[in-house]
Amino acid sequence: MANPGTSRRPKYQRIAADLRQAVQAGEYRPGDRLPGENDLMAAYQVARMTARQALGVLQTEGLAEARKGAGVFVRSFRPLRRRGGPDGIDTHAVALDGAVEEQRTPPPTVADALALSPAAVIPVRDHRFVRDGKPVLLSTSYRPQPGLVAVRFREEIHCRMPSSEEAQQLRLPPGTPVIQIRRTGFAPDGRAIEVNELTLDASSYLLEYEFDV
Amino acid sequence: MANPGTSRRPKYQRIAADLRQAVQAGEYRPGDRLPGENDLMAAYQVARMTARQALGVLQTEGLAEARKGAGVFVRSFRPLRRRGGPDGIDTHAVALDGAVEEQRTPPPTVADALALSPAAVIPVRDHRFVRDGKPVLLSTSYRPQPGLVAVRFREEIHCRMPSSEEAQQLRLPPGTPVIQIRRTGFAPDGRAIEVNELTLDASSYLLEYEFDV
DNA sequence: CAGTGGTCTAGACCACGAT
DNA sequence: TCGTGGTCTAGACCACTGT
Repeated sequence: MANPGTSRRPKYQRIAADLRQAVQAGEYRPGDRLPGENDLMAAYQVARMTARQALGVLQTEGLAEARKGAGVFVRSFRPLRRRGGPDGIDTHAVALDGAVEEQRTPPPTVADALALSPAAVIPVRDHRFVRDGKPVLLSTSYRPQPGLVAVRFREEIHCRMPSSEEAQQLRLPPGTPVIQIRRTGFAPDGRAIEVNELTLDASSYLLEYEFDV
Repeated sequence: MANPGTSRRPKYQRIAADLRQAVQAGEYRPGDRLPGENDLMAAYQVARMTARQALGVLQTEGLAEARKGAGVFVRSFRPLRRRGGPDGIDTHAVALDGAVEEQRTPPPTVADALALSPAAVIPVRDHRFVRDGKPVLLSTSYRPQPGLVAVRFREEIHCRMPSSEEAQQLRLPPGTPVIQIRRTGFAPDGRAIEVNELTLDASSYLLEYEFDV
């Protein structure tokens, strides 16, 4: 009896669709608790795993977040705006929570971009920024010659699901992607002189770029 | 017996970690088939649901992709580069697969940005671009007065998990985020005269922006 | 056709959070 | 303490893919 009743869709998808619609209709507001596994088992006459699966759908969509021992709650979206520009990281609304400077060997892709030998040791700075106590941005800066000043920047943006390590560092609930920005600074002669790798909690950020024709 | 043996971590996470490491070590290359549910059940002496859960982890991380009736396969990443600039969409390497132009009422946020009345009807163009037969970009353009030419653009980027509708349109496997770009064009007097909303398969794209100091 | 992943059941024990 | 979600078992039937 995999597909009883009048519907052809799996039960868990139908339950998930009901919940999703209720959220979008405003029946549940951000922070509200959704019906739990036991509620759904009773309401839809399904097994625990099926109810779990339905709630799992909303979580992997980023619409809900489970808190162990408490329930499943509607997530909220309050984005920080980051303006792409010469400044790099704008620190308003976020607080620097950790900073480390040490001599390290950069990863091969960075050493390559900076035209360093693969085993070169240079000063590296690690930063962590938080909002409301939650980390939202990790930054690693590579700048072998701090004296030089960049006059042009390129930012490359890639969006993906986090590694388990990143999910832990940024305390990301399931269904939250990360934005990875590689920011490269160039000297007037066109040489790359600094690289900054940023990892952002995608649910906390909205990026903004402007340009004239 | 939720946590037998010497490990404190759940079984499914341990299995997933083994597989993840094997992928990252190159034991399985992009496109290769991973051990299936039956293989994992036998190798680790676990129930089907536990093996499934382990394979599910790799899929929600975007590292693997299940093909029904065939197996679970390592995903590949071959990004298209999109340069932010006056051009909007660069069509090299992607093909226009569908285009519709019609008179519609834009969503409230767009009507607001363009200073239109909420019920205004304007020409709207929908485009779909594909690479190797797979859709990678959906575009909707709002341009109430085609005669005007924009001299400045702003792009706002947001990354999130797709709605089920978007996942279907872009044929996204689980664990694939989307990038949403709202591109606004401004006339010399500063008024917004066009809005273009793009939805990108994040696993297919790498965005690039440049600026001088 | 045999093998695969997809869905589902009906139980069980656990760790955690709120009360 | 009690209810919550988290993990796990041992079965089952299905739809799909490849040969």
